[in-house]
Amino acid sequence: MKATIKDVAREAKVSISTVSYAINGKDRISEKTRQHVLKVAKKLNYVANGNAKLLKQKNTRAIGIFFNSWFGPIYSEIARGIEKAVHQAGYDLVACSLYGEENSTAYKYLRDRMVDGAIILTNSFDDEFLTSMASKELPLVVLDREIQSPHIYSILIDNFGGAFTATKAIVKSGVREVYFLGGPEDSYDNQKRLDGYIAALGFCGVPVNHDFILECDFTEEGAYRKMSALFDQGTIPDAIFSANDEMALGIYRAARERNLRIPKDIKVVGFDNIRESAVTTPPLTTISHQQFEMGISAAETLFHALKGNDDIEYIRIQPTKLIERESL
Amino acid sequence: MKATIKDVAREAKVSISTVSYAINGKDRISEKTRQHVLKVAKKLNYVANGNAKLLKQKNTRAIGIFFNSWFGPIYSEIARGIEKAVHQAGYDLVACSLYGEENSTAYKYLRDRMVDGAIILTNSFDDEFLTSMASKELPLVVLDREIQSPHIYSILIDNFGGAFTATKAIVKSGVREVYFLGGPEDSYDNQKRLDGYIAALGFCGVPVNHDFILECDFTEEGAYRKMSALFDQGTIPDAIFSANDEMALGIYRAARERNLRIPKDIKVVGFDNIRESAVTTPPLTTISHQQFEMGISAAETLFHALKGNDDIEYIRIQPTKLIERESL
DNA sequence: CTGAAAGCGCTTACAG
DNA sequence: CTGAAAGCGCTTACAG
Repeated sequence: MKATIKDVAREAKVSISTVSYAINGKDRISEKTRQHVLKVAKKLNYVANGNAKLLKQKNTRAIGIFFNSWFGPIYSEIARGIEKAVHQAGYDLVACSLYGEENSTAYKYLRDRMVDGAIILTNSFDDEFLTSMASKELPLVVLDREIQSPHIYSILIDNFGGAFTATKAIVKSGVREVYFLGGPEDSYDNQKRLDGYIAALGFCGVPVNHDFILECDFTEEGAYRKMSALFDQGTIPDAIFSANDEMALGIYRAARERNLRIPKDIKVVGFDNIRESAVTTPPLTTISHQQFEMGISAAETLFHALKGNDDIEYIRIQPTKLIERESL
Repeated sequence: MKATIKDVAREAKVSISTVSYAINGKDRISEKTRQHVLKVAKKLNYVANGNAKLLKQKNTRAIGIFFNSWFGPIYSEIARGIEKAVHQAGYDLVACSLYGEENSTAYKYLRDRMVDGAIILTNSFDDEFLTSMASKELPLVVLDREIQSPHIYSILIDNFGGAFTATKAIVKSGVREVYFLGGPEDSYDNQKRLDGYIAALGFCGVPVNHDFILECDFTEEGAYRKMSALFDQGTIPDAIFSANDEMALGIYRAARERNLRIPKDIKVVGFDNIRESAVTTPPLTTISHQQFEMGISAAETLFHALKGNDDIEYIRIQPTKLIERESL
C-alpha cells in the first residue's frame, strides 16, 4: 500500500505538520529535521496524495485543453504552443477529448472544475454551456470561434485576411477567372474565407461571378467528386481558391486523373498549410496560420485572466501568411 | 463561490448524507426526498468536488496517456483506439506530455498516481522509473518498447514481419539489388526492421550486400541528403526499402530533383503509412501497422490488469499489412 | 523550531 | 428512510 504522511511521521518520529513542512520546503523547521524527514520519506517511497492536497489548496494548477477528437495534423502545432506557455507558467496541461459527448472526459472535467482554466478547440460544447461554466475562477479561451460572454476569450484565425491575400495573389498571377471552392455554408470559417475572396476580387476590380462559387464540404473526397463532375462537364477553371487544403488534395486527384496540369492548366491555392500540402506534386501554395503562436497566445490570454487582469481583449486575431510553393 | 454539499443540505433542510445519497442515486432514500434534493442542487448549480470524492474513493477512474510531445499523425489513430476502449470501460482518459521532463505533467501525474493506469508512448521515461512505479494498483502498458517487469505490458508493432513482407515484395517484383535505408543504429524499431530485411533476402535467396545497408536518421531531411550524395556519386539503386515513410519522402525529393522516376528508375517501399504517403506522386507503397487496433489492444490489456487477471500476456505483437500503391 | 487541532468536501458504515 | 459521525490525506493558522 501507498505510504501516507502519517506513515512518514510515525517512522520519522515527528508530527505530520513537520513532515508537511519538510516536504514542501517551508523554512520553519531545522535543516537537520528536514533532512531526516526527507530521508524517511524517500525510504518509504512517499509521494503526497494529489487529491488531498488539491482539496485543501482549492486550485488545481492545471489547464485543460479540450478538443473534439484526437488531433489532426493541424492541431498539434497549436498544442505545442499551449504546452510551452503552460509549462512556463508552472501549470500542468491535461488534454481531454469530447468523445462520448455528455459523458466525455472533457465534459466532466470542465463541469467538475478539475482545471483552473481551459482552452477549447471544439464546437461540440455549446455556447450556453460554456457561458454557464466560465467565471473569474475558471476563465475559458475558445479557438476559432466567437462567444460574447464575460470570462470567455476568443482567438481567431484571420480567415478574412488569409482568403483576401490568397485571392489577390491569384489575380496578380494573371488570371481573372477565379473559382472559390468552399466548405459548408453554415461554417464560420467558410463564411469568413468567402468574404475575403469576394473582397479581394472587388479590390482587384474583378467582377464576382456567382457561378464560380462552389459549395462543398471541406473534405478531400467531397472536393474530388465536385471537381470531377465539373471537369467532366467540360469546365476547366483557370484558377481555384480552395477554402482548405484537404479539398485542394481532392482537386489535385481529380485533375491528375484527367491529365490536367497544375498550375499550367489550373492554378490552385489552399488554406491551412497542412503537412500534406508540402509533398504534393506540385507542392501546394497555401495560407498558413501560425498555429504555434496561436497556442502561445491562447495560453497567455488565459493566464492574464487567471491573474485577474481585466483589461484583456476579448478577441484576438491571429495573422496568416501566404506560403508560396508551386501550384500558382 | 462554488456550492458545496453543505449548502445543498442546508437549503434542502436535510443532512449531507441524504444529499450524497440523492446525488449518487443510492436507493436508500424516498423518491420524494431525492427529487427535492436534486431540485435544490440544480438551483444552487451544485457539482460535487472531484478531489474530495477521489480522496474518499481512492481510485481515480482515469487512465493516463503519456507521450513525448504532441501527437504527430502516427499517434492520433492510436489515441483514437485508446479513447474508444477507455470510454467504453467508463473511465476517463487524460493525455499529458513529457515536455519539461522531470517537471512535466506526465511525470507528475504518474508519480503522484493521479491515474489508475497508464499507456506510455514515449521512451523518455526510463525503464527504471517505470518499473518502480508499476504496481497491481497502477499497471502500465508501453507501446513499441519492451520492458521486462511485473505489471508492465508491452504492445509491439511487428517490425520484423513488416520489414520481411516489404522486402519480399520488392524482390518478387523482379529486382535483386535492394537497398535498406535505416534509422539510427541504436533504435529498437530500426534494428528489428533491419533484421526483417536481412531475413527476407535470405528467404528469397538474395545474398546480403552490406554496402546496400545505409544508416540514416529517420528524418526526411537526413534521407534527402543521404540519397542526394548517393545519386550524385552515380549510384542509382534498383530499389530501396526505407525503414520509415519520412525518409521515403526524402528519397522522393532527391529523386525528383534528379529526374529519376519512381518506380521506373527506383522502386521505393516505406514503413508506417503516414498520411503524406497517400498523396505523394506516385503514392507510396508502404507497411501499415494498425494503429487504431493497437490502441484498443493497449487499453484492453490495461483493464484486464486492473481487474486483477494475472494470465495476461506480457507482450502482444500487433500485425502489419502491406499497403500496395504505386511506388513498387 | 515543533506539535495538536481544525478543516477542506466528500462517502459510508452505523444507529435509530 | 434519514441523520450524526468518522475518516480519506493533506495544509495551515495557532499555541507553546
